[in-house]
Amino acid sequence: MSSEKISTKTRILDTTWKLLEARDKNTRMSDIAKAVGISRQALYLHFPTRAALLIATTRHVDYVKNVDRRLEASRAARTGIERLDAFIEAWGGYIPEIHGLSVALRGMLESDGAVRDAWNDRMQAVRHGCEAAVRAIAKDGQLNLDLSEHAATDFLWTLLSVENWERLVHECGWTQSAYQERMQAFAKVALLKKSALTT
Amino acid sequence: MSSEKISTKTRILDTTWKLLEARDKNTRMSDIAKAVGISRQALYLHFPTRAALLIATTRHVDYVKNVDRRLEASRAARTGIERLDAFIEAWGGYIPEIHGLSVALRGMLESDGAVRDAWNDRMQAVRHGCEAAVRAIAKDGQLNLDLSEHAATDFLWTLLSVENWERLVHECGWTQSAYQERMQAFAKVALLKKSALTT
DNA sequence: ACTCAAACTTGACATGGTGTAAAGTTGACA
DNA sequence: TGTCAACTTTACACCATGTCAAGTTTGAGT
Repeated sequence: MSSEKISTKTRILDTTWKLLEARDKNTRMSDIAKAVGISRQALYLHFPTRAALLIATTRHVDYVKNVDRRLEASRAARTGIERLDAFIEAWGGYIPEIHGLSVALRGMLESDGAVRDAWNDRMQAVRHGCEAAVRAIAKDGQLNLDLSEHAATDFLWTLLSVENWERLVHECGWTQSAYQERMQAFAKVALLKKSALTT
Repeated sequence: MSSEKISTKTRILDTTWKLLEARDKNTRMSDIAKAVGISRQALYLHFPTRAALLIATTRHVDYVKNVDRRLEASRAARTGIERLDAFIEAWGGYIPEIHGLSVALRGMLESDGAVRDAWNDRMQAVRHGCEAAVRAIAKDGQLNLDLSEHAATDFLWTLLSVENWERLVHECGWTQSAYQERMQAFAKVALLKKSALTT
């Protein structure tokens, strides 16, 4: 039953993902079709628009890579600080997987409402993770007194954006582990009250 | 002599800028032509491509708003910390002026090498400002010991990206002054060594 | 073996935005 | 009066997305 051949739909999603990650080429519908080995029109039989295909690819990657579980993993943390570290590690480690996809989607944010909704939806999931970490820190009484929980969430969320990862890792040449370590350090120094920083 | 009518070229640049800042509408070549009050083709008599027009608009805005002088103003600062504050104020205050333009250009970064070059060039100017601030801090012996000057510049530059401003101010609803104050605070806490933070 | 439907192919075409090409209009000024 | 620059009008090529319609393959059910 589950040994049946991989469905065309799945092959399309995998291929789209792969093409987007290998970012040197434009990824037009015809490119994707060629790479999958079907006609351009067959693509439209499965996905009505390019936007729909990209959104479906996002969901596909989320499913395959199990983002939600990764992000939820930080729940296990006992302290706010641990939770923050765990969240940055989980999300920061996920960014490289979706980077190509993210670039493709960002190129359509202006023009396409569906893409915008899909992307915002995913980013809200990240924001919730940030919010949970901030709340945990606040509950420990360790939040920087100059910041409301809301402002702290805003900042953490911004700090951890895909765009910032892109700039630091791709443009500035930081290694992935340098990115993670430094982001953990920056986040702590920005969000925690001074007395909590001696840890 | 200088009382002669504003040249069509200038009117095009001003109009393009205005249209891009008023971001609700698409800004096609025909939209710009209509707004200027000339034919679409006349636009091509002045600027060979849309990319060239956008790049010229960037330069035009830089000229009108005198970015370079603004960014250089921080040179007057006596201490590294003062310089950092002045730079964040200058650049942070400039971002709102070029935001619409920035969005339009970013939409073409992938596809158009000339746009990419123009944008990178402008961003390098910002990076130099960051670098100068970091160096001044280092000279005062106040740079965070965990960071090289290079890494500190990378981080400051990333922190002050247009994208981060956009997220915090537009998406999260921070006021411009909240943005500036908090960015100054975050930058200090991230870049300065602990002993320098009691200021 | 036959049939039917789903999955897919081929080829043609509409749309929308960019950019090119060519011929005509207007007005200043020499 | 002639000419030059700035502009207009009209028409068209290009390219990617998306639509349409008519055919072919395949394989599952009977």
